[in-house]
Amino acid sequence: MNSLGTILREHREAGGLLLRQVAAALEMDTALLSKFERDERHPNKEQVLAFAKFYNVNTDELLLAWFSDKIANEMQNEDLAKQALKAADKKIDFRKKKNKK
Amino acid sequence: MNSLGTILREHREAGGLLLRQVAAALEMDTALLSKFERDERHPNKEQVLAFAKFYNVNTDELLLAWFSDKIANEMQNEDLAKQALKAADKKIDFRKKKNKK
DNA sequence: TATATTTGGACAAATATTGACAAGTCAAAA
DNA sequence: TTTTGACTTGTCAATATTTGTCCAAATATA
Repeated sequence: MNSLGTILREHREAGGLLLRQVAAALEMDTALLSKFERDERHPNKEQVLAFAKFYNVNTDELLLAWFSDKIANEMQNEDLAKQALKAADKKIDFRKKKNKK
Repeated sequence: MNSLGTILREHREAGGLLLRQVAAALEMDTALLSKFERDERHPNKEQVLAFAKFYNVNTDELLLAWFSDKIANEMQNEDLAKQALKAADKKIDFRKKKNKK
């Protein structure tokens, strides 16, 4: 259950790459990449896809981490968090049914 | 599994109240209240609490709807939605453990 | 020590969201 | 058919939130 940032950092270090190098390859500021890896800034979907491509990892692995980070962050410090997740889950089902019509 | 807007509308209609009347009581624009009830605008937490007080309903009922709406909206049109909810659930647990230390 | 890498902080830029107001629709009453 | 009342829609300025950049400070490495 790692955050996207942690995953990104792992992949970079596994390749023995510097922030500078990855940042250059993806045309982004080194400081920004550093923030992404420490979950201090959150990349958008396109950027996540670019990371997946660059590190040659499964897209869904990164997107899943990205999504769940987003949700978990939103719920932070809220007692009702877990109940709300269940309720959201049901709401998603309901909408899927509606869309099928 | 109703949206917050739907719940608000139900409570208002159950009381036989007009948008105008509720809006006046809560000191908000009638059009805005209308949008809240149709989930076109999303009230903030304070406003949700005010609704709960005004309609004399359980605070958690409204907050839960409010939260889960937020999450479900965020996930809209995303295949990984349900997996992400599970992952977020685990991430929340993990953070709780960390905070206990 | 000197150099390279990474991080922190402040701020501008880009995005997103809200709330207010005017104008609109619709149905029912006059 | 005109008017009235309830609600909705569209627009836009104000606010809020988030990102991305720059540079300095901190940390690591040779």
